[in-house]
Amino acid sequence: MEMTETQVIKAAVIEDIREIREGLTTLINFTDGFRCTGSYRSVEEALTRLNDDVPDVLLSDIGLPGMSGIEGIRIIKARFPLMQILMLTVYDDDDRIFDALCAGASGYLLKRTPPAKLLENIREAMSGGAPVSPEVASRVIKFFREFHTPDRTDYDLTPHETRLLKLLTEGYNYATAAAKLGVSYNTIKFHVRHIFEKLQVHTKSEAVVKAMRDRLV
Amino acid sequence: MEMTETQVIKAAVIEDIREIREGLTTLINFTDGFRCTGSYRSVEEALTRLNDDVPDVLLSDIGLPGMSGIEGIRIIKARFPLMQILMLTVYDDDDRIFDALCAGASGYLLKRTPPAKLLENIREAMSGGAPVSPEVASRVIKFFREFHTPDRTDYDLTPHETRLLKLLTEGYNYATAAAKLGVSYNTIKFHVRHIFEKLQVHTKSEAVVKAMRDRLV
DNA sequence: CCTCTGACTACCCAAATGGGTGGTGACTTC
DNA sequence: GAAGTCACCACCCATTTGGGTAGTCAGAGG
Repeated sequence: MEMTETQVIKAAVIEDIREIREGLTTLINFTDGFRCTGSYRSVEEALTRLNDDVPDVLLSDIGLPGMSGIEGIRIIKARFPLMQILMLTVYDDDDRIFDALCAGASGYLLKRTPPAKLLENIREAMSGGAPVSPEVASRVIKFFREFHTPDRTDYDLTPHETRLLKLLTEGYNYATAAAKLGVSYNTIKFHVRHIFEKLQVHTKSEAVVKAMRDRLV
Repeated sequence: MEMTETQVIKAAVIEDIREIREGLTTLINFTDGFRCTGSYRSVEEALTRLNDDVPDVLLSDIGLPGMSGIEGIRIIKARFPLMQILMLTVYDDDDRIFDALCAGASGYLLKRTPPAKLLENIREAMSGGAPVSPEVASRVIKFFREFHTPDRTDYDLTPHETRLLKLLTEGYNYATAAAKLGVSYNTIKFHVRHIFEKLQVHTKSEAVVKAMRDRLV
């Protein structure tokens, strides 16, 4: 027994379906280098008993009786910031994936993940990775891409108009923008009118909203 | 030879370092179920010869002589939308990762990825996944998380104020917002003043910018 | 040469907004 | 029962804004 605690990855499970919960516990305990510190039926149960033997990695379902897994990890992550949390669930819709990641999950695996892969993913989480199932990775990246490249509808703004629009989004009014750009108040009004025409809006507020949404600034 | 073309994954490589390029080509050709349709030293070369035998998956370096891999995949993806493109590179900085994904890359692998893993990732890309190295996944998710949860500074807006603020970001003015919410113009002004106080701003434009930045709406 | 465009300035007037005051009623919490 | 919060409404007045018209000037390009 020279392999010490430092080498062994301690994992715990929150899952309400008995067969799955016991299957995971067995899988973890019967694999070299892993130890299951606990298996819980609900977030509430985990919260009271997690302190007995704090795991390195926590696998959690989302659809749980009582508090949902998403809410659960928010609380658990706040209490144990270093614990790596992996969602292990059947849900693969965007909202749940993003909510889970934002709540503090390090990874998001679908339940059909094969056992060997699952153990590999736990190791990956421990070494700072973010294990996600292929479908999930694909969704995250798709979302990210859409968010980051807004089809570049640039409305043909001239450089000056763009600069002015940027100032407007930063809270400048016409007078202060005029001072900032070193031109007269009337010039600002002139350019603003052009911006409105190009953006198809009629107020400063609409213009700044459009500028921010379409990432013109 | 009963295994037909439909089963074989056709891959191509863009990589300027000869050893790596030939290593990848050999790896792909000597693996069952894969065939290498071409290996190119630059994006320019790939563009002229890719049509000879169009691959399903393209592995590309980023640091290439002439056009960079990022610019390259933007062009290639536009010309061959169905082609899955994987970046295979030494760079792991955020900017390059995000630029590549936005330019149309399906995945982003670091060059230290072991051969077996690499082949698995090519298969994953073919089946609609988004293979990324663990470090890369971690960065994408971290970025995503920061972007999506802006520290929830909620300024204690009441439900009504939040509704009104949302309308303002949608281009409503006081009069139309009043009609929409079924209250009087003066009531809108009253609430708007409170919103301004809580958000510490003095104009509608500043309020909508703040609302959008802090994802209050 | 002439035209076009971008950038610039000015004046006028109407509409929208910002900020101050005053008040009502309902509902919760202490 | 008092204090607080939320929602509601009104009047006043100054400032900001939106939109129209009417110009100048410099540089690019046919």
